[in-house]
Amino acid sequence: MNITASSPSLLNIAAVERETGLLKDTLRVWERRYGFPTPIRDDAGERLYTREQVDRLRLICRLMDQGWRPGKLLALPPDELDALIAADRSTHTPTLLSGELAAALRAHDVDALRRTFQTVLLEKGLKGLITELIAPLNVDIGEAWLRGDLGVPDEHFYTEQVQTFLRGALASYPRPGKPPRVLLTTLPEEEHGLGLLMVEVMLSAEGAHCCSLGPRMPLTDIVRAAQTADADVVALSFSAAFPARQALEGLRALRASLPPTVELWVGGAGAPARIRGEPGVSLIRDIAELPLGVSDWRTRH
Amino acid sequence: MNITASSPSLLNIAAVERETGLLKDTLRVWERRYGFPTPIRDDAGERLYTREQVDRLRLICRLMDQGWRPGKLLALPPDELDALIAADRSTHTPTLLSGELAAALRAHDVDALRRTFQTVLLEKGLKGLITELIAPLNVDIGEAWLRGDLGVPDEHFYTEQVQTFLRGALASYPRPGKPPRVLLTTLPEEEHGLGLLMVEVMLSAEGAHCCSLGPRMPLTDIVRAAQTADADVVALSFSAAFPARQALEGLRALRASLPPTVELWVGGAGAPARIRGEPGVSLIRDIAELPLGVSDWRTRH
DNA sequence: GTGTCTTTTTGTCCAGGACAAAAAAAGGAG
DNA sequence: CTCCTTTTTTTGTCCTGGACAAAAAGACAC
Repeated sequence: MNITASSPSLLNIAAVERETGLLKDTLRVWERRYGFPTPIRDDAGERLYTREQVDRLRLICRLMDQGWRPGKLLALPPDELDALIAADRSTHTPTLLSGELAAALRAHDVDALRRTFQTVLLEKGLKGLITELIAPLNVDIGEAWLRGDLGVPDEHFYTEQVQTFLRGALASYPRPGKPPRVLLTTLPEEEHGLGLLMVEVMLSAEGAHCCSLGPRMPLTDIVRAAQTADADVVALSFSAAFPARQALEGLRALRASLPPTVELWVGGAGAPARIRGEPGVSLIRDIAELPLGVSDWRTRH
Repeated sequence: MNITASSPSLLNIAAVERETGLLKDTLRVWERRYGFPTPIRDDAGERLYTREQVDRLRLICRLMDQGWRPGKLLALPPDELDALIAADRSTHTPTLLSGELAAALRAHDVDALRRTFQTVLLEKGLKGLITELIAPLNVDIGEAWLRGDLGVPDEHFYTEQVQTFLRGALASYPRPGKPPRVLLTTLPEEEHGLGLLMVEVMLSAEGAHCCSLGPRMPLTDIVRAAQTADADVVALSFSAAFPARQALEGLRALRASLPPTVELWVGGAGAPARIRGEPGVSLIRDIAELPLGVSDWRTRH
């Protein structure tokens, strides 16, 4: 018995929302407006989507992340969608993500990946490992995932291994750290924690005192935690997909609620560039700038 | 300026869904049926919930997790809700979560927490640390959170620190491991990864070869990854909140799609007891049983 | 180019009805 | 009295089709 027989290839609207991330309301309005997807109905009149429809929806989401608009994509026949995906794939050649590394990722080879990290660690040090390998690799992997060159398990596997490696490094740093005391987290809508972890390692490497709350922290709790932990700096990370508008709003609200003596450091691909100029908020454009930020802070205090 | 001034105390229905986890449809139907919450409306007729209403909703959710039913709770005036919460709080006295440990958690004291872990590690070893401290502590913290004795940041902080400590241990295990080769993950609806990590450490302590994909893995991808990684065992973890029915369904589907030679190990507070008896599925009732499971497997092969 | 205004597109919200799934209550057998 | 099955009640999710706010694209002036 194969998976299509046991997990029936007909999904209800809630399952499709889970798998694609498209809200139920959006799925219904697309059907009404563009005539796709047109799921069959069960006895009770409820929508049942086929595997093919869900797969096509996934392609559409991927292309939308690249800037295409739903109106175009939903009118397109399946083969033209494939053509678009293929076209995109051929234009791009990842630099780091090739050869041995790509193979290790696809084979879920724990040992090979760890060997690579360990080698680079010895050659370039922990900060070099992050700025020269892991940070650019994250970008490559994100793109490869968009193009469909890497699957969900490959990406999860990579995330797990990087996490274990970096936290291993973190666990062996001497404690307690020196000032500044940094509180690390993300806004409630941001669930990616890998960037945060990289920042924590970079700061710990500078001897700073870090307290990470992980991702998805409500604003009020960030403010309270900053007091509790007696933080000098609150550091927030934004992944590429984060809507700039929302980021800006959240940052302003947070800035207004934090004591003026607490600095706010903001970084990641989704950090809103427009935040520059707001007083009391520092935009970290590149993770490699962090050590400089720390020594600056120390000079100021 | 305080947080209520900058993040206005009126939330739209999407924000309330984010904060409480209650679906928009549920919020609307509660309003229709029980007359609570009755948000005010903006110019466009859209719902705006006050802080008080959202706080009361949070209390209600907490009591529902303890088995109370919405029909009762929504009819209750606010002070009787508070009374219920208070009554529950007084009946329970956590054992582990007291004194120094509770203080460290509430103060977000990284160093104190790590010292505690380190001490227990030296006294009882890694497996003892997990089975005798971390596993029961997780339960206590979960309950304290339900009762409102711990806040969101406290729980996140704890999770971060345990993760760093355990992954630090993981990173220092010799590689490659011996058979069995174990693939670790959770079903797509389960987002808690801490249990998984504890299992990975326990298995690595037995010298097993582990490959973790982290949480939230679609069924089809689990099957494919099991092939890719050439796994002997697929291990799944379920947190207490996981609906038993869904777990059972998912497990049966997965069992049917995996090769019969691959074993399926299931554990965690939310693992469905009824799965016992299904051929090819092992229920791990206590994380301390894992080493036995590994040696059993090795005898069989 | 770069900013501002207008139009189009797109996603989210609404009402109120329906019914499936889960939980509680009732009934019945050992 | 306990355990299992059936009925009733409760509760959450889905439906339709209309409306409109927010975002993006296009038009136009500078």
